[in-house]
Amino acid sequence: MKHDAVMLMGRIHDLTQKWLRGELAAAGLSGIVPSHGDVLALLFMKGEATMHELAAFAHRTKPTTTVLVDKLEEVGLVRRMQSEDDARSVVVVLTAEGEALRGSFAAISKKLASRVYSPLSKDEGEMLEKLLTKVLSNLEAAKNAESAKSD
Amino acid sequence: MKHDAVMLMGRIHDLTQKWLRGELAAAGLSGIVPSHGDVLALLFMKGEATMHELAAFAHRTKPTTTVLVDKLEEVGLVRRMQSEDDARSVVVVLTAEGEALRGSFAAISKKLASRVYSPLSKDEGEMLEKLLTKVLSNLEAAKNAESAKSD
DNA sequence: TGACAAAAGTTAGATGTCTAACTATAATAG
DNA sequence: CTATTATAGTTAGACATCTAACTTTTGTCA
Repeated sequence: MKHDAVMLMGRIHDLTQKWLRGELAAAGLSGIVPSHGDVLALLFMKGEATMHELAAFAHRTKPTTTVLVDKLEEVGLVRRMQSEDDARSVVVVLTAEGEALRGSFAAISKKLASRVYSPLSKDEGEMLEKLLTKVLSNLEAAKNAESAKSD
Repeated sequence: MKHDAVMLMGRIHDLTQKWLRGELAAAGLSGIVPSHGDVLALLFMKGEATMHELAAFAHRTKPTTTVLVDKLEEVGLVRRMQSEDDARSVVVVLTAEGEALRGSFAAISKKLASRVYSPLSKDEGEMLEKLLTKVLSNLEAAKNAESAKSD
């Protein structure tokens, strides 16, 4: 056992992020980065979402999400609207241009999965997901335990 | 198969990096981040290293490595020296203060591994490393193939 | 040997992300 | 109802990282 799983995951993370940037640029979406993809992903699923929901889904902070949506709005892929229920809330929706990219994003996402899973058999792929899920759950549990301690 | 391994690795990466920052701060090393730890790790192993070697080991670019070493020098953990063999090269060495931290870094590193591996059996830990190694090798091979294509 | 390419390192500028502090609105408790 | 607290979002400032361009030294090859 080399205890190098963290390092390996870090490297894989770096390479996949870098590759994704290249794919997005190749799709004509220069200035759009993987985090923007996460924001769009939720909009493709739900149609609309508040800043709060987008931040939670993309695992980014609220200020970061503000910047992400600023950019997407600037390039015309989404639009901010006032919520009717809650005057504090902003509702983000896809524009027609944003909706038009659904297919491209699905294709890139599929290509990424195939890139990562291709050296693995079906069983190995499932095993990897299972092990990573175990590790992540444990880390999140540990984190929650520690933040609860400070009460 | 959920094809979510990339997302899982990204989350695990985020959490471990954040935890590491906390540990470093708790060890009195505020301003020192995981990348500085990578730089120091090579120095703990080799005693001295050039900027080039440090960059390669830490998987960071040369400009980033310049900044990392600037910081470590500023807080007194390393020292830059001119190489005797090559006037272009800078040799980085640990100071006594840097050397004194060897134990703390080893402890943090061990604690990290235990945190990540604790929910896994010995077999599962080995399996995880094997699968991640396979995925990483494949990604690196693909990357090399693509960059070779542009000749 | 002399010119040109490669390599080591730094500087400058851009970018993505974070924390802290702020504004505005909603919810709650006396 | 009013005062306090909580929540949604933005702004400001810091920081780690990157790419591009530059300087200096070394290697190559005609």
